[in-house]
Amino acid sequence: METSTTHHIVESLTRAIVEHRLLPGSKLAEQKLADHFGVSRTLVRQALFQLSQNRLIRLEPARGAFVAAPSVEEAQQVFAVRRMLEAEMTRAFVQQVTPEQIVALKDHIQQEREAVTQGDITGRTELLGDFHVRMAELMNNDVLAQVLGELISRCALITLMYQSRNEAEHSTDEHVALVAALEAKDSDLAVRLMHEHLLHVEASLTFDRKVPTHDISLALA
Amino acid sequence: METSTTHHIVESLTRAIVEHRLLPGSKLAEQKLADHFGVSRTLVRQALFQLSQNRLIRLEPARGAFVAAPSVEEAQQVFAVRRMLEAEMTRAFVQQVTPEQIVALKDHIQQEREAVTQGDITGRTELLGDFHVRMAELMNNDVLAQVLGELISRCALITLMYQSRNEAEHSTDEHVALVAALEAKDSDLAVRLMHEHLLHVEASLTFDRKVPTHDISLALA
DNA sequence: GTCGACCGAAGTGTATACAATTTTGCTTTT
DNA sequence: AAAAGCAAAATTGTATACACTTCGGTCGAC
Repeated sequence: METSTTHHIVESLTRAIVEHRLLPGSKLAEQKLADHFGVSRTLVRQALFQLSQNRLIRLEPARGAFVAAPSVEEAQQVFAVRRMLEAEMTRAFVQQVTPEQIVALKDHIQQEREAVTQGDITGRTELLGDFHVRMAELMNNDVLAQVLGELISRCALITLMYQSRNEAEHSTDEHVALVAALEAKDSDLAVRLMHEHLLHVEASLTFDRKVPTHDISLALA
Repeated sequence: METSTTHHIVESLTRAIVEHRLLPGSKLAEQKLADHFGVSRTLVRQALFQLSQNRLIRLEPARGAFVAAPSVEEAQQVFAVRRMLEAEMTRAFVQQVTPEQIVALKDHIQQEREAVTQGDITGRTELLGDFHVRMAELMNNDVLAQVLGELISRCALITLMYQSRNEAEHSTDEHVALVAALEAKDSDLAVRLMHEHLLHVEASLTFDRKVPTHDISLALA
C-alpha cells in the first residue's frame, strides 16, 4: 500500500494550498483533480483523505473536499499546545546538548536567513517551522518530531497567511538567541526564550486581517 | 466523504486489536475483511488507511496490512512526549481550575474504580487513558485533547499488553492524589505528581516480557 | 542434495462502472 | 415576481474488473 503516486498528489496539493494558489474554502472536485494528474479518482480520493488527516482540507459527506480555513481560535489552541510542549522540550534539550547539535541548529538558521533575504516566502515559512522540528530530531525522539511537525503544519495556512517579512526576521533573531542559551546550557533562559518566541509568533498572526473565503455565512458573520 | 460504514469497520478492528483478539504482526487481508463485513475492498482499504494513521497497523507496499507491534523504545518516546506535554498542561490547569472541573475528574475516577473492581480490563485501560484526555477537554482546548488522545491511543497496544491489575489500581490512586493537588491549586505539587505518575506508568511496561509476534526476524533478534 | 529459476495462486494497486446523493436551472404555482 | 417543486446534470459513494507484484512450491541444472 501507500504508493508514491498518491504521495505526489498530496505533495502537489499541499504546496498549492500552503502557497495560496488554492484559497481556503475552494472546492476540490475529484474528477477535475483526477484529470489534472492523469489518474483515476481512486488515487485522488486517497490523497484527499490523507490531506484531511493533516487538516489541510475538510471533507463533507456527499459534498466533497474543501480547502480548510482554520480559525484564529484553533491556531491559538495549537500555539498553547506548542508552548507547553516546546518549553519542556527545550529544558530536556539543554540537559543533553552536544556541540554537534549546536552546529546543526546554527546551520539551519543560516538557511533561514538566506530564505528571508531572497524573499522566498514559502521556503521561509517552512524553514522557520522546521527549526523546531529539527530540535526534536536532534533529541533522537521521532515521536516528538512527528507530533511537533503535525502541530506546525496544522496551521501552516494561518502562519503563512499572517506572517510578514519583518516578523520572519524577528523569528530568526529569536532562534539565534535561543541557540545561544542552549549552547550556554542556560536551561531557564532557553525555556523562557522559547516560550516568549512562541508568544511572539502567535501574536503576529492574531491581528485578524481579512481572509478571503468562499463560505458565505462566515463572510457575512 | 467519510461514511459511517468505514467508521464502523475502523471501530471494530480497533477493538479487536486493542483487545488482543488480533495479535501484533497478524496479517489483515483485504478480501477476508471485506467478506467478513459484507462490503467491498474499497471500504476496507479506507479503514486500513485510517488505522495506519493511528499507528494501530502498518501498511507495507504491495504486501498488505499488519497489526502493529510498537517497540518498547517507541513507547518510551511517547511517554517522554507525554511527560513534557502533560506537566505543562497540569500547570495551566491549576491556573484556571473550577469546582465543576474537579467534580468531573472525581466522577471519572469513580468510573475507573468500578472498571478495576469489575475486572473490566479493556474498559479499565481506556478509562485510565481517558482521564488525561478529560483534563485536556476540561481546559477547552480541543487541539490539546486530540494530540493527547493520539499519543495515548498510539501505545494502547503496549499499555494493555503490560499493565497488570495492581498497576491499574496504582494509577487510579495517583489520579486521586493529582486531583487533590489540583483542587488545592498547588501547582508545583500537581506538576510533580503528574510527572511521577507518567514515570510510574512507563516503568510498569518496560519490563520486556515476551511479545507474541509473527515477525520472524524480530522473534530471533 | 542444494541452489536457483520458473510457474501458478493469492493479494495488492489502479481504473472503471454503477448507484445514490446533491446541485442546478427551469417550470409551475400563487 | 417570488417561491416551491421537479427533473436533469454533476458529483460523490461503493462495487467490481483488471493489471501487476509478491509468495510458495516444483522442477531442473549443477
